[in-house]
Amino acid sequence: METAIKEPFNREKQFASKRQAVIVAAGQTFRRRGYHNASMTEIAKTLGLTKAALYYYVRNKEEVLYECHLMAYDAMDDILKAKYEGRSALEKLELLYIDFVKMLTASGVSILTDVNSLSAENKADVLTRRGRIERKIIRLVKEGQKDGSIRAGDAQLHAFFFMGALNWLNAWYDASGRLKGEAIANHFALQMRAGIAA
Amino acid sequence: METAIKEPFNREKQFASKRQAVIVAAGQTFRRRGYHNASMTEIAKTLGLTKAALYYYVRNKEEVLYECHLMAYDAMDDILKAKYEGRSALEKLELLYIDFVKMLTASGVSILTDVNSLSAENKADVLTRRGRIERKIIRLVKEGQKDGSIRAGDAQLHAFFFMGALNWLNAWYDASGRLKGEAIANHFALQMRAGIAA
DNA sequence: TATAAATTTTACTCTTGAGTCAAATTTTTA
DNA sequence: TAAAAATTTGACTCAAGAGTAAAATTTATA
Repeated sequence: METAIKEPFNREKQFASKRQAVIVAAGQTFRRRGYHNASMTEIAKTLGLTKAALYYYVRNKEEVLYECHLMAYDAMDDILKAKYEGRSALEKLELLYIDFVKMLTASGVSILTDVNSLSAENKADVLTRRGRIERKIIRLVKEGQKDGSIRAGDAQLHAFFFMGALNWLNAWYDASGRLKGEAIANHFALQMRAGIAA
Repeated sequence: METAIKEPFNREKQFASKRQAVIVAAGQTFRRRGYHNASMTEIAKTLGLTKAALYYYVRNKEEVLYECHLMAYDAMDDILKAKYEGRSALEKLELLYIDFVKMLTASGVSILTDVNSLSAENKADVLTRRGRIERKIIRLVKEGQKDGSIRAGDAQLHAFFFMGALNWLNAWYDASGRLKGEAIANHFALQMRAGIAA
């Protein structure tokens, strides 16, 4: 016999995790087919549900898109929290970049680019989040130009160049394809680094 | 008095150029707002026309998207025609890359990523075109690995990395912004080159 | 097991925007 | 200038898909 460790069946937790499942499933469908080509009915089916059931968890489709964006930025913020003390800015960037690629290839999270399908408020919010992340990275590039690890040049362009590779990754990466996340991460980090190293 | 050089008012030419104007205007709107967020009415207005008039020039909205894709690939094919004889593959790539960036920033042409809104046939066609271009670039990378100008590593990843920057460019580039096409082209080419140079 | 709350479904409504058509207008040519 | 052809428009139709409401079903708890 086993002592059944009865979890106290937390309603809110249950609800939150199912809601999260909806967001994740939707995000993957959005990535594969695009926001407007993916119908709520289609997303519901991937979860073995009916469209109406989805609306028990989310207010509307746009809210789902918004949450998908937030999820990606949360994940990136999380990675950006790492300190990597005592390393050059270039090394920091490389380590962060590896984590970014791994995150994008391993988790179901993806950077969606469709920001225009959001309501004005949510769009502004998402762009603020994105801007904050970009600025953090640009700051790191500038830091590297000061500590001598990164070559001179417009820091924004330095950053936008290698951030492009990350965004594009979402478009072509296929978990069942020849190229695996780990390999991509290492390759990309090397190429990113070589592109801006002093 | 002037001898009026009467052009023979070529009907087909007139029609073709107006049709082209529709495609270009649509392409810019698609880029700014996304295919599904841009209505035919909106596109018509940017041309000082009515939606119905657009349908005198194009069969349907999807056809317009298709033509936008083709326009971008035609422009890229055109650039890829350059021979640059006697140079290393790395140098060739750099020159091509500069032309790509210039083309994307100077002309109204942009690489659209929404391939899922195309009909099955047109999507297949567009993906074939894209694949052909990608293969050409990957071949050039491999050539560079043979001639010693490009460092070893998965050629596809080498290419996808810097092609990502190009695609992302479409999302953030703003002709009225701080960064100008020429400067971006030179910067990006340098960063691309440094990323893969032997 | 009975009851109540939570979850899911069926069967709608409603809006938006693509696409059409016949009539009006403009342009070209005879 | 008049007739013919090309172009544009106003006023529609129609389909797709988002979103809803009330009923049905499932799950948890007393």
